[in-house]
Amino acid sequence: MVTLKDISESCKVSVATVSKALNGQSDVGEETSRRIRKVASELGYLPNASARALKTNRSHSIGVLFVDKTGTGLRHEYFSGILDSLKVEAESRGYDITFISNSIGRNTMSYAGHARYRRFDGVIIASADFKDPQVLELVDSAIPLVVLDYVFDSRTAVVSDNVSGMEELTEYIIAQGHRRIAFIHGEDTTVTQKRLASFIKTCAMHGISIPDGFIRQALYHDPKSSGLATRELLGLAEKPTCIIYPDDFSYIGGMNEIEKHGLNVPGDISVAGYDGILLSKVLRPRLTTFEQNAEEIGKTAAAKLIENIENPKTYIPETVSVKGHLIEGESVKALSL
Amino acid sequence: MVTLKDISESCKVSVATVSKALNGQSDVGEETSRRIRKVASELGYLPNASARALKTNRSHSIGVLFVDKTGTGLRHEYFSGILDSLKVEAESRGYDITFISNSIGRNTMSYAGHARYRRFDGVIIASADFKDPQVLELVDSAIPLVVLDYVFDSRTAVVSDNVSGMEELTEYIIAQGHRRIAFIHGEDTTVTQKRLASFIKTCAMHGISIPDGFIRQALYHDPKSSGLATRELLGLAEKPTCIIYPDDFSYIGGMNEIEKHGLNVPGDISVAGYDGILLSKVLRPRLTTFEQNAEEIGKTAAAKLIENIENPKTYIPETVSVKGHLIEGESVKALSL
DNA sequence: TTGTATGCGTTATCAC
DNA sequence: GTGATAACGCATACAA
Repeated sequence: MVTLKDISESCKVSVATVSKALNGQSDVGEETSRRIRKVASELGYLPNASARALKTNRSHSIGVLFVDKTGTGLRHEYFSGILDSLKVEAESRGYDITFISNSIGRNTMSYAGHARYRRFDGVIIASADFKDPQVLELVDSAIPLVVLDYVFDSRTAVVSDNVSGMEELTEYIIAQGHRRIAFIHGEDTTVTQKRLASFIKTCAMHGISIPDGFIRQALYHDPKSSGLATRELLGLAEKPTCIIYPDDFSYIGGMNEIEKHGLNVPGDISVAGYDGILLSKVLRPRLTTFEQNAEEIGKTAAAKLIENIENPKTYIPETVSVKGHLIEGESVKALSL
Repeated sequence: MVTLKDISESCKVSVATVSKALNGQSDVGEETSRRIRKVASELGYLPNASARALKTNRSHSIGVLFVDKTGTGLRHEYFSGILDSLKVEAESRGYDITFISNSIGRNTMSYAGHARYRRFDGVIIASADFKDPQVLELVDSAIPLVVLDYVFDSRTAVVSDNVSGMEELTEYIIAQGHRRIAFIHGEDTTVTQKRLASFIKTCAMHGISIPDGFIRQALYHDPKSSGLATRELLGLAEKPTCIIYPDDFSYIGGMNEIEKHGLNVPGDISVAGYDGILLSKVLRPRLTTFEQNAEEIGKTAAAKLIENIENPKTYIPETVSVKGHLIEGESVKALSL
């Protein structure tokens, strides 16, 4: 491993000069600097990140907390999409991405402990149980931090705009002439609450009141429970003309159930999803859905975090809402009124 | 940030003793050791990973190279599944996972450069272009390394057993009475070559020769191209009775095309996928497919790499083949002979 | 413009 | 059993 010392010997200058030249300091001779850089490159010099971090107290690495509540883990496209863009943005700005865990070596440590141990410059909470004391410890710590899809006081949050997203989707469905709209929602989280409230409110604005029986609970990313809810809805005396699913993937459960009833989408019943994953684009009929802008969310999160890291004094935490967009698809039928 | 020095002052012992006690060295007094550990925990001491890495030349972190050839990135369940299990296994053994990129700060550097800069103890190549000079540079470097689904000489490889996987799937289809089997394959890679050869060989063993027209090229994870190939196959004078797709997701393209022709799966035509992603389990009829054991692959890769890292002298590179299993599903019809 | 000296936090060697 | 001390590679304040 070639070090500054090797270069300094080869160039017959001091280590300090080499360090300065390589870091582009102004107070070093033009000619000297060129010579040093040339030798450094010839020798294949690479700085030692550990030494640099030790000295500067900056690791240039970002910890990502991704705890999987549902067992789906990164297999949910929304999250893998976020991770992907997070990574690209951070790397382009010179930061590496490391996962935060709660074990290091044989003994466990808290998330916050891990973050301190690795000297992460900042942390992104991509997915976690926001009631978990360990997560709260991390949020309460002094480290620069960005949270996704959840808002903590005095902390930067990047959230998918679920309120306007669901509003737009509902507006579209209503505009197609639907009045009897059922809503299957996922587990009770703040995201769910927002979507549900937005749905009901938007309906109300159009003078549509949704009967209790049209609101069903299922689980995110779980076709089975959505299938069950669909069966219940299809068994009602007064069936809905449109069903909104917790997410695109869950709709598959509904799709199967609808077929089993000998019904046809969108001829006999209309459906809509949420997320805009690849699957929704390749199904036929194409699924009407609201695409969350995972790429923008990940990118923004990284950008905000780095802004916070690099301007700790002037940075002001904020909540950034990232808008998605409606994908009309073909699964919501225009009803003649 | 509390350091060894703080503890040593508080305990009125030297830093050396503190270090030893905390690292469980034997040559330190029972009572002293207990006192030190107590104070360390009270003060919330955490070792500084950078300092430790600098001194020991071991970073306890693993670099993962994941370059996305297809644009799908981590959104492919096979890869996100591997990453997930990789992460769990590595973390449980005290190693953190960091992504390898080719930029650090403003200037770019090679993958190998990045790995050296961060002093990764080892590297896992999860997905990459194996002809890329940068990847070859990494493979040729001295760092412990494990490659997934590709074999380099003198390097550990963990591969999904595509030969026996496709064999098993084909055997099953033949056992159901099919003789006219079409095969749509993905881009030309070693994985593709193995699957294709295995398919043709297994058919031949049963005295079945596959006409050229039954072998179609499409792209992995791309329903559109598989849909096109399906259309061609359905347009043949002598249609296949079963179509094998490049992967489960691509089958969606075929599914749409089959429906468009007014055909029914598996009544009119049988189909099979490959991968065993969640989607294949929730479709109705359930997709017949071969499930790759992504979890085992990721886990094995991490385990082998760490074995290599921790026993550099005695470790012998090997190719580990991970078997998956057939999922019968309901999409291949039993033909009466 | 260049060099000297110091210290970041840790581990390891070797005295005591 | 314990404690000085050096060294890992680097950046920087300060001296020359």
